[in-house]
Amino acid sequence: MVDGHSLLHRAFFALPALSAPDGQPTGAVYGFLTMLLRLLSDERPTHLAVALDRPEPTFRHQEFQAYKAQRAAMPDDLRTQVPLLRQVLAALGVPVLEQAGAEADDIIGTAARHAADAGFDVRVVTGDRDALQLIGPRVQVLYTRRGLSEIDRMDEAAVRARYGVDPPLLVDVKALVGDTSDNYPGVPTVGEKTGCRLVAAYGTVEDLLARLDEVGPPRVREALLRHVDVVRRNKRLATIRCDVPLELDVPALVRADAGPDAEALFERLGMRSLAPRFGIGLPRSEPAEGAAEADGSGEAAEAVVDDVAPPAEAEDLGPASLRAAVESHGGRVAAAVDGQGDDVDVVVAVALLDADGAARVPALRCRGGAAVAAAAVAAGFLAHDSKRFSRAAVEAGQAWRTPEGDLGIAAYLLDAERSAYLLPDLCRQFGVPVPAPDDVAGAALAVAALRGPVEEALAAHGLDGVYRDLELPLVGVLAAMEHHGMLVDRDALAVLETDLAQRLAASEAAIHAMAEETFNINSTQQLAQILFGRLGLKPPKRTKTGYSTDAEVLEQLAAVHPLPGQVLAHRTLQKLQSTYVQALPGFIAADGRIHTTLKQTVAATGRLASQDPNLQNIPIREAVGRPIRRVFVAAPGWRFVAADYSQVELRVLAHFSQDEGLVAAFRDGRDIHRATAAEVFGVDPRQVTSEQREAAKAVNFGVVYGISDFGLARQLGCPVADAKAWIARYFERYPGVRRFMDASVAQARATGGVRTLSGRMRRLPDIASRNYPRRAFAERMAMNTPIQGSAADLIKQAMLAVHGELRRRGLRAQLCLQIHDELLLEAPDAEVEEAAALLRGCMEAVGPLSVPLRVDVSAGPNWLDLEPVRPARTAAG
DNA sequence: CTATTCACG
DNA sequence: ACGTACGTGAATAGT
Repeated sequence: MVDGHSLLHRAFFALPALSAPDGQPTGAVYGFLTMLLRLLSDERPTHLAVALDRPEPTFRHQEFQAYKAQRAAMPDDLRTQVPLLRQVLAALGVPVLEQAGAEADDIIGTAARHAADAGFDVRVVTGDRDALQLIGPRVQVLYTRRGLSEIDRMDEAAVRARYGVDPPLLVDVKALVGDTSDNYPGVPTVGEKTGCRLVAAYGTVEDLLARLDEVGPPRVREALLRHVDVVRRNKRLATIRCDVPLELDVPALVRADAGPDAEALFERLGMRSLAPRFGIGLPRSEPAEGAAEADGSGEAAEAVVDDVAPPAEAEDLGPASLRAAVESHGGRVAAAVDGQGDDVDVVVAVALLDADGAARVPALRCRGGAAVAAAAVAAGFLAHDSKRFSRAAVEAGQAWRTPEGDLGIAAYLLDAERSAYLLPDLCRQFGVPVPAPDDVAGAALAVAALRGPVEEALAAHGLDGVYRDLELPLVGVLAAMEHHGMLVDRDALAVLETDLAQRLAASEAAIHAMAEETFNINSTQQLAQILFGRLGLKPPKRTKTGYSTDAEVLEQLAAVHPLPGQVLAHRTLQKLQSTYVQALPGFIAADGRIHTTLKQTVAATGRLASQDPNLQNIPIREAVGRPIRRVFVAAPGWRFVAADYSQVELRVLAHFSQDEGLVAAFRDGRDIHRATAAEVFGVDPRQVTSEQREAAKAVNFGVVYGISDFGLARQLGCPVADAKAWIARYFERYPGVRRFMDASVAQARATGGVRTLSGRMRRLPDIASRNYPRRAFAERMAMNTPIQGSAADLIKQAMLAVHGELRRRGLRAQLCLQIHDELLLEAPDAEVEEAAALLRGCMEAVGPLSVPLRVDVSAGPNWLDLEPVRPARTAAG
């Protein structure tokens, strides 16, 4: 039993504005259908129905005006998709239940009861929490969260665990608490916790009201007394009716054959890839065939995809045989690799591809590790994690080659916030047979089968450009950077370790002496006990689990006692020792170098991430940590060349906002923080004090983050009122910036997400949340992501240019690291000057942006001691 | 496994 | 009245 309107609504806000070729918005329908496919595959229902609301008013409208207003507030682009959904369901032969005067909720309640009484196991699928009241021995609710991406399976035990009451009593909880998303308030002072506690103790609200005099605390009792009518009304509104007069024949709720017009309809809607997954126009040779045959039930037209495909027949080959097979075939492969951790050398499988991308030759299982991977890359390849193959090819000395596709990257571009993009999940997402675990050959076939639907989805979302022109070419560059690595001076690390160990011992002794007790300084709990118990200091703030002892707290306490300041110093040393000095030696490879992993699908904004170890957070800001940079050294006869963008995010902001003042400041090459200070504090730029410049700098950062007066005040340690006034003044002086911020939030609301310069997209489903903190967070992301993400686009573009130009000129210089707005390169002494000019040229040339980009370049023998490299004078001056 | 803390841009 | 700057990775303690 699927709540059609609930899922359609969720899908609308989860998917950015997708539309058919003729412009008809289709995102909600598309999302609904992929959800339906997932349900058919995961649940394999014998019977199925989708319940829909009718436009006619229901008893809830007659009872409550606000309810009506809420229901009417449906965005136009969603409203037009309701008839479309009806049309698609009819074409697919999916039974629809609807009735004038009844909401989908009530129809589902009634139908679920009928079905359960008739002995069926019922699953109610909805994003509406009210449905939890329907749960019983034979009824479970599959509750969708985070748009449609997650499903909570709720049964009686789950409800009791979560709410502490039986499912039928949830209406009583809601009667007390109200529902702000459905626009009716509850009893003041009674929130979810109190509501659940009262119902658990007294039962229904009728029982509760009958024993009102026993209820405590008095505040709650009095509030209940004053709002008896509200409680009674809410219960009527929240109760799902299970007795709607409904002509219902549960055994008849089975999917009929798809109608003759189904194929044309999917074509018209630009959803061709979905048609075969519903068994429409399915040619006998499609990949889904294997699944249908394995099923053995003769239901080839069913939309059901096997969870586990049978292992493909695979033949073991070595690299030479693979090369021969690829050559005789015309030379393109889909490749999958399986191995433990980062060991590429275990099993590789490839499927040979036809010109149209179909896997025609069953997967070949190939042994020979890196050599096989390199052979696959040479052939032209498509993979789930293509960097593993690129890296093998680089290590084999092969030229840089861009993969034809990378499914992990594609899935990331489609939804950048997922925690992982595992192949089996992608198979389920796109309705492709899921290979069995350890079936590498099956994985290669799955990779081949996924290409079509994935590329179609990318194109539908306007992501094909960033995929093809930015992310895929970058794979080879990252592989080369990882392979090159950074040379580390072990002896220098050992010296640092000894030095830090001494200083740590001294600070530990001092702290224990001050506390007159030995304790684990690294334990926040034990430290809190010392500070707020033994020493009797006043705790300034709390964490979820106890008293906070973070740096802000310790700085405050340092004014009244010497111990907190010593703990701060201890923490600094401890951090440097454990995270860097002691950890780095374990990452040094046989070549004496550290090879970080650069992750392309982690940061939701499009930035790269560095892992194992993280080389993007090596200390630089504080003097104590800085010497750690000196252990990263250029090889003898080589030097590091570093280039970083000056104020790239504010330049991106100037470009997007077209704010006159901001654009002019950058075109004139002004000190941007000084210029902002002059504007905000109303003084001559030459009169700006260093304090004013620091405050303006914080304002500029704040603007990029999606500013709040509270956040700015906390950063500056100033009154919130001051921060508020400066922000107001900033937006007065830079009106274009405010217009851009408003437009970004509006775009998120209208389309469900925001985009960067390259077209990269970030979905922001919470932009429509009724929960203020969630919505506010989404609004700040809507402001920040286009800026941070576009800066990431620009430096990725620069990396392609730099790497390509180095290779084109036959230089030996090599990129080794990217730190968000900075590129680090290692170059032979003789190439340093050319490399410096090349870096500056490539990095300044990306765009186009309506303000100039400025790059500072420096060079030196290690990562700390870098001297500026002056820009070469050009003919133009 | 989660929470807290702190290193970076 | 609420809760509040954006994006990460890693170490440690404690469950």
